[in-house]
Amino acid sequence: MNNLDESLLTPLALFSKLDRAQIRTILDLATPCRFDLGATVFEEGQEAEFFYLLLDGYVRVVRLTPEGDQVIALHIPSGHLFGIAAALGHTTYPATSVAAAECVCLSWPMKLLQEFLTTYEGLSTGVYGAVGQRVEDMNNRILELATQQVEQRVANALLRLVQQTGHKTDEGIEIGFPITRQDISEMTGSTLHTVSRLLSAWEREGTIKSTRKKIVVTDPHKLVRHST
Amino acid sequence: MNNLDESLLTPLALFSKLDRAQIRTILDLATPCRFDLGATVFEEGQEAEFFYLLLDGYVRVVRLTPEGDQVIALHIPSGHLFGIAAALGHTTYPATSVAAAECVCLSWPMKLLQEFLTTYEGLSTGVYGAVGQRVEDMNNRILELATQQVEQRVANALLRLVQQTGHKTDEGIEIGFPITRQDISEMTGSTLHTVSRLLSAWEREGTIKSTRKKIVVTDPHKLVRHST
DNA sequence: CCCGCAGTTTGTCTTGGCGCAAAGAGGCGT
DNA sequence: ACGCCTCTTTGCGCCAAGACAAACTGCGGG
Repeated sequence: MNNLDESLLTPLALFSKLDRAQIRTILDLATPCRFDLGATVFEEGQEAEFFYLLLDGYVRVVRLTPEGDQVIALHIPSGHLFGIAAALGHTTYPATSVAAAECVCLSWPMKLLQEFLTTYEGLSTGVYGAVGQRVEDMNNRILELATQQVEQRVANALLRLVQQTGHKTDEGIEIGFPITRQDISEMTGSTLHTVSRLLSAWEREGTIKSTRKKIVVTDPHKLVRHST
Repeated sequence: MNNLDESLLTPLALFSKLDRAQIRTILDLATPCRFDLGATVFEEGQEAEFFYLLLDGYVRVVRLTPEGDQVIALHIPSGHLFGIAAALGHTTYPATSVAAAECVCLSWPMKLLQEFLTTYEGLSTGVYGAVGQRVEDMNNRILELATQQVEQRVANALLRLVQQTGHKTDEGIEIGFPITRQDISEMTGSTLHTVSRLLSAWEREGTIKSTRKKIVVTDPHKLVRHST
């Protein structure tokens, strides 16, 4: 038993169908951990020993091509599980996870995942629902990459980031973690040069404001127009 | 009870962990159905009433952009389930399914899927394993679209088709169902013109042979070279 | 048998966006 | 305060591949 508070987990949609005792049991088996910005949580190909619940921060899931190009597969917002590929029959991690901000997580040994899923009916629907959500995201991503131009893809990426992680400031909505042009290019299958040009143009027309590693969307509506 | 033979299902990897009685039970609840080439099995957005097991033929899963561009998300080879998105929390089909060849299927009402998954432990690992496989495929697809050139993507698509559906002929390995340049362009995020040019070039150099709607890969090794 | 259509091929023109290069510019450590 | 390092901006040339156009060709149907 550890001294974690149930109030950490209770508000999460994932656990909404479980009662206090069940949450307590799951929580007691968890080990908390922290990751600094840029730290690697696990790497593609490693034996999948643990799965994680992100309590605070943002995690980036990336893949590398044999040629060394990096592609950002998705961003995990807080409150979500990651590293759960074992639930889909993998024994090794299929991608690398990097902390995109200071992160606080809980982790469990992977073999408990199978156990939790069969024991707690309500948890399994939540987990597989989350998987379904990510499958749909990936599907949309494929659609975008296959049919849209770079400008539209970048606009869409920003809108998605703003929606998932944005918080209001007096200037507009700011993306919740430090992000570079390079990062955005890796999310959209482009280059940092092209992304920089686009952001500059959008800044000139008053759609966004940006400093290094920080982007504030001042006029989401204009951005939407660039995305279609 | 219907007059289907257990030998239909027994050899499938999906059912390898089930005993004869279990297979019999599942089979008795199935209704068989056929689809002609080009027929739509279900459409994106429809209420997901049934899920399917493809016994023979090939099914193509496609998505449409708001602008009307079509993208082929994946091909289902025989022996695999499709239309199972409800297992991932969806109540409507997230994509459209079209018969890419003459197809023979079994179908079950969707609510039985939940039941099967909880009742037959062995089935659920198989089903979720298949989902995991498709997630990985999609991930690789994203990687390709984001980093590779059209030539490499087309070569990869052909290699995948050959591997999944190919059968030997005296000239080489033939793709198992009729496929057009347009189809290939929709699989790779390109245009039929560019695909046509590539295939012509490859035919000239002796890598493939093709007639309308038919492609035979005579030299897979050369194709591999184009894919990297 | 011939017509018509769906699918394919090829040519030419245009352009989005990548590669390369080099010069700013903000933040951080000492 | 200084310099370094990382991130960003911008210019220029070029090429892959899309857009447009037009001709060609099997195949199926009447």
